[in-house]
Amino acid sequence: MGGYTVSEVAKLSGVSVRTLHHYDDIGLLKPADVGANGYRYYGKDELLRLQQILFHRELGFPLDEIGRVLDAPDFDRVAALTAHRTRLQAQARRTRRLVRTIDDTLAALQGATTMDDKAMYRGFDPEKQAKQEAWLVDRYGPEIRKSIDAVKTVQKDWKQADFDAAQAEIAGIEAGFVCALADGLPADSAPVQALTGRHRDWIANQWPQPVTRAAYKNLAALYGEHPDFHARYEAQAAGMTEYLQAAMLAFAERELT
Amino acid sequence: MGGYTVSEVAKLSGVSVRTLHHYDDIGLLKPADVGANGYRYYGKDELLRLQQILFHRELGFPLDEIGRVLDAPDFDRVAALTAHRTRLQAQARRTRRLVRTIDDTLAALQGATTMDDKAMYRGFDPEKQAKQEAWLVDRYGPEIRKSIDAVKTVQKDWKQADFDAAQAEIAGIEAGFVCALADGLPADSAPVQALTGRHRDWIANQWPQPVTRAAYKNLAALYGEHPDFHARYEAQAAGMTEYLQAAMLAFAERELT
DNA sequence: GTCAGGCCTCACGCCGCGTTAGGGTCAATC
DNA sequence: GATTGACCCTAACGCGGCGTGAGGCCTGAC
Repeated sequence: MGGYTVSEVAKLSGVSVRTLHHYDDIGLLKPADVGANGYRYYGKDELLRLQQILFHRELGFPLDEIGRVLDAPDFDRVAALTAHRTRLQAQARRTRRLVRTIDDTLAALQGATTMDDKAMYRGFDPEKQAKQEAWLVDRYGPEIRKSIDAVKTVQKDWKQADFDAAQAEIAGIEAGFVCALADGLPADSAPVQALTGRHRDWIANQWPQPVTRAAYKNLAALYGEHPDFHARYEAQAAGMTEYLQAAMLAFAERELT
Repeated sequence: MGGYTVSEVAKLSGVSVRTLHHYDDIGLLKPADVGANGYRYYGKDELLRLQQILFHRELGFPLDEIGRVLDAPDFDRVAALTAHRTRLQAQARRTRRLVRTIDDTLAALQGATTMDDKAMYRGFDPEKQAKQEAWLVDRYGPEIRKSIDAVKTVQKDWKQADFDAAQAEIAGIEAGFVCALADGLPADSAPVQALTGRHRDWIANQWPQPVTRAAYKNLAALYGEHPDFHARYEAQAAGMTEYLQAAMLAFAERELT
């Protein structure tokens, strides 16, 4: 009863023979059978397990954690994935910061501009911002302060380049909603929900805390209640606020937890 | 003439004493002075150099490269930073893809959809794909085969989640172009160029090779010449192909090298 | 003189394998 | 049955960037 040899598995899966040896050594993937000559033979089950391993490895899990995750029930798997998602996002934010820093360094090296602190808040009139903050505290109570402070810290870290990129991104997303609204697409239709997914991602990138279902729904409510947000969306298209809210609520129900 | 001791430098800079030892060992940061007792003493110059080292380390440069960069003239430094920026951006793209994959996996785990091998190629009718491939080889010569094979390998690696996410992403981007075209925005205007940037990123995610200016321009040409692409874009809006091409060409000239 | 708290130099350990080095096994061909 | 060449094995070092000891010298305060 043959089974696959190391090099066959290697070819099928794309990993090296050495990697298979290694996984055997550390007990992550044992062959189904070992011949009297010491040859390793793998079966279908092992191929499936290897697929799982590679998937998690792709996601950046350390090998020992992969072992634990694969040998644990589904429940733990969800938790592990969620935790890992958080790590990845933190890393993504960090990477963006680094790119920005490089841009600034390059600018400075090339003798161009010294940074202009005021321009950094371009698009956010400071007076308005203060008012908005007061309004939020008034509306949601003092515990929202933490979040606001967190956002401010994040914003201080920001440099122009990032700011521009984020602005462009959200502008594109909002343009998509305007277009969808004009085309009469229902807010819970697939394309609009895909767009809403991008919106959620954008929010997740700005916001230092996980975007839960409740948080996203709250945000939708905020868009309707806060005059500045409302004005912003209505300026883009009549009924835009309501449309966006509907899309967000549908998305929250279907995709978030 | 005192100078700072290891622990003083450590406290000032935030690195460990061991790290200073290490940097001394590998010749990255030598003390200004070594006492008869073997004690290391650092001066202001060394503190400045350490700052530079830490800056580059933050950016993810390997230590040996940092050494070379610091001992090089400014223009080399610019080159190194630029190259590193590209690396970081690639990493950021990868991380984003991973986060999306996790999201989709979580959705699947929570009982929604089982992934369906056949559906994986949804949107790419296999017969059409074969035809398209033949056409490409005919048009660009056999050396394009490598790229096609690379893409196929990548596609085989793909899971459903990835595929869906990418489809949603490109659909959103194309919708943006349709909308911009309808609004009469010039193809080289800022918002359209930002959208084009997203398009380039999407291409970069699909394509296993770097998206150079020449490659992107070729792709623009391809969109016009290949009947399937042409049909695809014209189906979304009249004049869409030409519009997209104009945006891509402008982007290539301004942003790519 | 003695104690605490610097400082020093080895040197192993971590992670995920790549990469020799040195040697057995299998199938086909001479 | 002997050779060949493709495949298999184990064992062990190497990388990068230090953390974390172990074991011992220096210095200043009591």
